[in-house]
Amino acid sequence: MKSSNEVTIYDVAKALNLSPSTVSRALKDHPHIRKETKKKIILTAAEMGYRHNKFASSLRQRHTNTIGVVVPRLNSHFMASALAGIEKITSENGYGLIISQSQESWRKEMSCVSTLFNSRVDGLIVSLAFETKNLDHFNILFNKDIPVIFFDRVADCHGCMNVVIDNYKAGYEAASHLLEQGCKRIAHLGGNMLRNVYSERFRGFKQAHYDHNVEFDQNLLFITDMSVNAGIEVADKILKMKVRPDGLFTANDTTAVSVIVELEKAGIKIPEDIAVVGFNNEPISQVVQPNLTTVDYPAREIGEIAATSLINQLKNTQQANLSTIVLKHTLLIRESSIKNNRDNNK
Amino acid sequence: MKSSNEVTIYDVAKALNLSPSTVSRALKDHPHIRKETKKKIILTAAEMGYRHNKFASSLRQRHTNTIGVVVPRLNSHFMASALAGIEKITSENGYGLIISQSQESWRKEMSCVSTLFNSRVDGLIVSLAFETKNLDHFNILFNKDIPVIFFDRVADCHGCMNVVIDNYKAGYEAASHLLEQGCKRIAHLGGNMLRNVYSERFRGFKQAHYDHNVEFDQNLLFITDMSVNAGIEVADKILKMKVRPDGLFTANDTTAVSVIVELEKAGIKIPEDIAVVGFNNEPISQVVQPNLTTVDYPAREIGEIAATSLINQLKNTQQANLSTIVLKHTLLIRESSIKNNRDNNK
DNA sequence: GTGAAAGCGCTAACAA
DNA sequence: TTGTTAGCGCTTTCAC
Repeated sequence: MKSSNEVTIYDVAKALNLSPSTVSRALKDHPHIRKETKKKIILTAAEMGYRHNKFASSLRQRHTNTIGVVVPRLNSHFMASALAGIEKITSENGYGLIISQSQESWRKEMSCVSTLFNSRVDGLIVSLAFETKNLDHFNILFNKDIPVIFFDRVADCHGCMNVVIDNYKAGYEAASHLLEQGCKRIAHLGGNMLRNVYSERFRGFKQAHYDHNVEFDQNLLFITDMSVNAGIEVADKILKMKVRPDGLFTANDTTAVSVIVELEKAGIKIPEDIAVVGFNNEPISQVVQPNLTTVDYPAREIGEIAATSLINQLKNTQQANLSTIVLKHTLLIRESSIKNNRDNNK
Repeated sequence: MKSSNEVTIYDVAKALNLSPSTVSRALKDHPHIRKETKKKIILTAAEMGYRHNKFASSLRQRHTNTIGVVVPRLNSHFMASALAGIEKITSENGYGLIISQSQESWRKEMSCVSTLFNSRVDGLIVSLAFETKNLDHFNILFNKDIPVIFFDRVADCHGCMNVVIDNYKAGYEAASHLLEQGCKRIAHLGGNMLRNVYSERFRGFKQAHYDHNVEFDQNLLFITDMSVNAGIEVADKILKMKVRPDGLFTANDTTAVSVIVELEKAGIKIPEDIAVVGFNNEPISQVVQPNLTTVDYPAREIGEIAATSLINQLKNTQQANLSTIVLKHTLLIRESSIKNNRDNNK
């Protein structure tokens, strides 16, 4: 068993005294081939150790059966689940996947997109980096009618589809919940407001204040990179305030947890002193003490729907006319935000 | 700006009144091309919007400049970092990356490997799934001399390289630390002993007992799938024991944290009642109360080294003769394992 | 230093 | 239902 000499359809054809085209057709289940012939071909191809050559095929067909994915990072539970969803659907439909990370950087995102473009992906599934200010780097794809689907961190763009949750509503619910717990000064820890997920959550947050007749103090707005460090810094700022907030809504769990840990170190009681709500329902939200109230949403399903939509667009040459799909979320109320539970502490 | 008609080297050649071969050579920096010609070619190629066609090139050259990666999951901090390391090196060297997840399943791992094989990857970087019992599914690669590098979860195999830490020593140190804290009955929560990482850690663990003249009670050995649920189940078992352990070594942080949370719910004090050591230094280890003693190791570097070695093997046709690279680890001692700190609680 | 030409393996008109 | 044929775009001998 040594290297190099690959078996081609020509070899199979010769062995069976057929033409290469017949073999090709049989191998891809073309209708106009007699059943027996097909069976025979498939069998001997396998026996001879034939393997399909994607390059020849892609070169000829001018498409690659490969889908590109660009995400900010893949080390969150949310991303891992979404990716699992994408992977499931694409592999079921015979597509390969190339995954790349923008590391939250605009520059890196550009380079990912261009690499994937050069890899001739048939379509792209994207969740935008923190920093990304415009969609110009996707023009190379748009110009060639290569479909792009955004999920979670999306952007308006002519004719490409978005898969999201209702971040406005989620933000509204989170803030309302805190307000209903009696909070009067709720801090908001959000990310770059360029990103829909952060701006929408904040918009909902403010609307809830308005509807509850509570004024939002702009000094309680913290815009950060949503890292663990950012959480620590914000906690320190809060500690230094003369009048501290009595509530905090943080647009992701990781940062929320980081704030909580830091505040607790300084002797602040959660939720008594400050009630906290996070976002994403990361596993860590159930480890931190007290357990974190958070917004749960179907990551895996988001991935599946994004992938399904892309594949539909790829198959039906006509553009799918859907522009946005919105999935459901749930506010999971846990200990970190319940103000009036002085006694039922397990 | 519309679809389809791609610019080829023929177009560039025609525009410049040169031959395609010259263009091809110029574009890949072939030495025997005059500097000016080269410059001119590169310039107009860019102007005309030429992009290299990987398929034609791969078809012709019989290699793809693509490296495949198979990992159990990518939702751990460790994996994300390792992958980041791999990505850095491969992209610096002009290789593309195809990442796939075995989801800890042997069957899925086989299918990943075969898919990557069919994608004609030039080499493979692998961390084995939990379940994998043998390496037969890699034979298709071995037979064609396609290099395979294993990292973290590795296996003996003729001529393929491993990048690991000294799990035996780490297990030894973890157990020694617990024993030196005065633990006499230390439970071991490990994974499938087929995997080096678990068997070696356990071997070190036992040896430490031996060297400290403490007998290890086999009833305190828990072999699980290292999931969050497994942690909960083990905690429940521990709670039901007549004589409980006074120490616990868990071969990863996620499971360790899950055990701790569950034990604490039942009123067990960590570390006073049971001192705990985890493994991996996941971020969660610094969130759980008390902070988790754990083993840290250079995930990113492991990835970088694995990638570098693979690329070296790819470049030098002669086999690199290294067979195993061992990186350093550190036992990070935190509160969860310190028995005698009744007072210095932060 | 540059060009001509063959062919990598596959697919899809078109023909039979 | 099957075969013939002409490329897909690139690289690479071999010539010049």
